Amino acid sequence: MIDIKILRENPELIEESCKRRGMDIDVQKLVDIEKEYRALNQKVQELQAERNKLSKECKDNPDARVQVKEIKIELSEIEEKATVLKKDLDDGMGWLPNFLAPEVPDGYVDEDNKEIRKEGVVPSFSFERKDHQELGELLDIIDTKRGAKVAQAGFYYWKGKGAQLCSALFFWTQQQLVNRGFELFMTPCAAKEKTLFGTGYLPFFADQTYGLENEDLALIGTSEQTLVGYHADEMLKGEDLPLSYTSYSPCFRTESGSYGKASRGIFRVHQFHKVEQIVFCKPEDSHKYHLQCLDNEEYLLKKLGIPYRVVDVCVGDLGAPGYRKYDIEAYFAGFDGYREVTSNTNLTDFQSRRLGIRYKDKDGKKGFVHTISATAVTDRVVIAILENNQKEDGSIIIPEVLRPLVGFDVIEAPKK
RNA sequence: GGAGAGAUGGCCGAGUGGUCGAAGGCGCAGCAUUGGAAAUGCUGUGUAGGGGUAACUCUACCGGGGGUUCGAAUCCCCCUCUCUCCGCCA
Repeated sequence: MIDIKILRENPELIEESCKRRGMDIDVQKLVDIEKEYRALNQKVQELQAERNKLSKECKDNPDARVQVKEIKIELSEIEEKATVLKKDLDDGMGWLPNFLAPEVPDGYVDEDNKEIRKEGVVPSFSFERKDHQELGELLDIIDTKRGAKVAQAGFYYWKGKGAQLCSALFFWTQQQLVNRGFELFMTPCAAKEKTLFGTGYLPFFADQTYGLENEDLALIGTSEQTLVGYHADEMLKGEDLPLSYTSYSPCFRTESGSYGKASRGIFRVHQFHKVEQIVFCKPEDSHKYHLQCLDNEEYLLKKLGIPYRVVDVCVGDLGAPGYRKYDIEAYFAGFDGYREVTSNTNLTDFQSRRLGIRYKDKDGKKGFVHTISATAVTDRVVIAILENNQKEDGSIIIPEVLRPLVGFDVIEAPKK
C-alpha cells in the first residue's frame, strides 16, 4: 500500500512509477476521490462535534434533543456518501503498485533483466545429455503420469531416491539458514483473503490462487504469505529487529495463462516445494538484508556446486508489490541454459502498510517495517542437480554436502 | 458434532447509560537516589485521521457489523474469533 499522504501531496511520484511499470492507472481520479472524501469526512466530523456538544446540554436543555435529532438525519446522509467514496478509495489504493528503486533496469520481459555476475563452472558432457523429465522416468524418481491420474496435470510425485534427495536438500537448507540466524517455522498451508491482500498477492495475482470452496481460505502460493502475515496488526519492538524467519512449505499456483511457456517436465507445476527466507527490518536496513538474503542463496548454490547467474530484475518482470528484485538463474544442463531458481524481493513498506506491521523504538519513534522475501531453494534446485550431475548412463552424482543425509553417493541407473 | 465462558491500550486487567480514551498493574522513557547497578521514589507514556506556523484543537476507535438513545465500552440483534468441558479423531 502506498502512503495516502503521498497520493495527496505528490501524486506525480505515483504516476511516474505506474508509467514506468507500464500500468494504466488513473491516479488523478484517485486524487479527486480522496479530496472529495476528505472534504466530506471533515463535514462529518464537524457535525459529530456539534452533536457531542449538544448532547451534553440535554440534561438541562430539552430543546437540544430536538436539534441533535436534526443533526443525526443530516449526518446519516453525508455518512452514506462518504462510505461509498471510502470504498472506491480503498479499492483504488489497493491496486497501486509499489514504488521502484531508481536502479531497477527498464524493460518488459525477463530477457531485459540485467546480468550482474556469473558464478561456477558450466559442466561439459562427452555424451548426449538428458533433461530431468527423461532422467526422472529412467531412474523412476519423478512420476508425472500418476500425478495427473491422482490429482491433475501439473501435479507429480517425487519417488524413491529422488524423494530422498528432495527431503535432504530441504532439510539441509533449513539447517544452513538456522545457522545463519533464521528462526525455523512450519506454517499453515492456507490463508484468508486479508492475508493474501496484505502480502500483495491480491488483487495482483488473483488468477494464480487456489481458493477453497465456501471458505474464506486459499492454498498458499508461498509461505511468504503466512510468514509475513504472522505479524499482521502487531507493534514490533525496534530492538528485536531484524526478525529473520524461514520455513519449508508446499506452494500452490494455478499457473493459468502460462501454458505456452517452456514447461517440459516439472519446471512449472501447480504444486512445488520451497524453503523461504523472510526478513522484517527497519527501513534503513532493508537494502542490507536484501543483499544478505541474496548472499544466502548464492552460498547454498555454491555449496551444492550449481553454476548460476544473478540478475537484476527489470521493471516489467518485477511484480507490483516489489521495490527491487534479484533473481538467481541456475544452469540446467538438460535445457543447456540458465533458468530461474530463486527470487529475492525487497518489498519495502508495501506489505507492512497493508498488514499493519509496525515497530516502535525505545525513544518512541514509530514506523512501518520493511519486508524482504527471498527463495532459499525449491524443487527446481533438485532438477538442476539431476541435469548437471548426470552421467552417460543416466545415473546422478549426489552433491557432497547432501551425501551424509541421503546415505548414498549416486542414484544408480537401472541395469539394461 | 454437543454445552458453557470470553474478546478492553505495547502486554495484563478493572469498568453495566453521560463526569470513560478508559482505574490499577506490567513494560517503556525521563529525573532523583548510587562509585556504578539493582531496588526504590517522582513524572511522563494508546492508535489513526482532520485543522493550525505553533501552543493547541476536533473526530473516530474498548473483536467486526447493524440497532435503541439527546448520549453506548456498558443495552439489543447478527457475525467472526478464542478458551474450557464432553464426543470423535491423525
